[in-house]
Amino acid sequence: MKRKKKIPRPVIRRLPKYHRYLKEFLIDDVDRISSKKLGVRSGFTANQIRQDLNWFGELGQPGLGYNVKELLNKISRILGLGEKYKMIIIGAGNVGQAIASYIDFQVLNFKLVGIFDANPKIIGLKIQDITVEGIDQLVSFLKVTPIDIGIICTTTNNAQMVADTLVDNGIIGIWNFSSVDLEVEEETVLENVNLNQSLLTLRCLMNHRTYL
Amino acid sequence: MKRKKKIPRPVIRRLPKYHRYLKEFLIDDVDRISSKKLGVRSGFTANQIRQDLNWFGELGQPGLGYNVKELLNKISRILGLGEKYKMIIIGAGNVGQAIASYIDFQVLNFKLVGIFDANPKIIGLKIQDITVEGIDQLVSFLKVTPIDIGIICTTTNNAQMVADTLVDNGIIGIWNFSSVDLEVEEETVLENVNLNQSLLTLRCLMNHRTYL
DNA sequence: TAGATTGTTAATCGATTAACAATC
DNA sequence: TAGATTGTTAATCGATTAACAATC
Repeated sequence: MKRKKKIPRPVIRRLPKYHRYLKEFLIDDVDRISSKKLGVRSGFTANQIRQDLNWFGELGQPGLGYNVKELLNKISRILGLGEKYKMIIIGAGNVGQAIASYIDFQVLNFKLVGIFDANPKIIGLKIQDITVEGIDQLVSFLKVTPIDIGIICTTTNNAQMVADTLVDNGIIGIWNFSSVDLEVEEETVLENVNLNQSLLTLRCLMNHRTYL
Repeated sequence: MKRKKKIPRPVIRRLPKYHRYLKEFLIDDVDRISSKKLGVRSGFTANQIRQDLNWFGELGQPGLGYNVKELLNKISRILGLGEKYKMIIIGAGNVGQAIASYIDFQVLNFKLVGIFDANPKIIGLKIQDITVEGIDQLVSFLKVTPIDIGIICTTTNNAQMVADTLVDNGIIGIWNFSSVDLEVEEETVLENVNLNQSLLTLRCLMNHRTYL
């Protein structure tokens, strides 16, 4: 078991996929799986899968492969699927509402416990059984209710301010849908979903398709 | 001017940010900018910026830096901002509707020209001045109207089928919001936005925060 | 001219791929 | 035992960072 260095982000990003495909094998009543077979299913190479899994210990048996159930459990634990994570959404515009409705919070063991917005027209609306509260209620809410993840769906202008408020009030995970490069302290975990950037990247790749 | 190798994706992904910050400098009436100053603003290193820009030719002048206007124009051209890209959305559920409402198509020179869904309850709805059509109209629509980008917001089950239809009918860019790893031919440009994976990555990073 | 800053080559870092002894 | 497959070390590949001669 090595833990000298940080686990690389690319490894972390592949874990959800391993999880998904292992679940499929489990449903198909497969007991043991080789890195090779998991590779065929998931599109990664056997080498890479073994290399990735070794970050988390010796999970397989030479000659036999991996026990599907055990490996799935292990990865679930690494992903933290056992613990319920509490979230709030800040900004209940199109994106905020879509996130609220889209994510299958139950299945992934998340719980959405609050939605906040500055727009008086939106405050009071009910989204997924949750009443949208005014942004001015945010701090007092956080003082009472410990929250794990803040989902920032505000306008560009307000994103950094909201992020600061969240961090100051004990939130350690931020899922950022605004187009701003948020500045947060080292301790905070930040995951960005930048739709504008993604769309422009697609466009650029298309534009250069011929010689790229 | 070198063009031996493909331009790396990481470079492409940084271009929208350069574009954004250059626009800021232009608004502030800055004429010339050094890679150093752009670095301070954008959070990249001066070295990286120069390295990136050199993929597209010699754009600056030693000793003087880059002309803001010229560089902005060049990057706009690289991103393909001059051409109008036509898009359709397939799947008008929460995500599809959010995308339709969220993206500032006008500013980015995109045009949303069609929305398709299989659900009879949604067909006929008006979103952003566009009437949602039945998915069965998709092929005949594509035969008449050339489309650049297809935005897949369907359920997991239908995503691959839709992708095939799009590619078969001449679409070269796919913006995929489904959680499926789509298989498309080499020629097609695919950009994935996998919200489930992003959320699980965030969770995993939080879970491992202490020793990660 | 002296200082600033580029374009580009070289060095470093990190991630992926290949290879193989150890093990079932 | 022979074949399969792991864990892990070594080799390769690619991207970032550093360095510097050339240029304004």
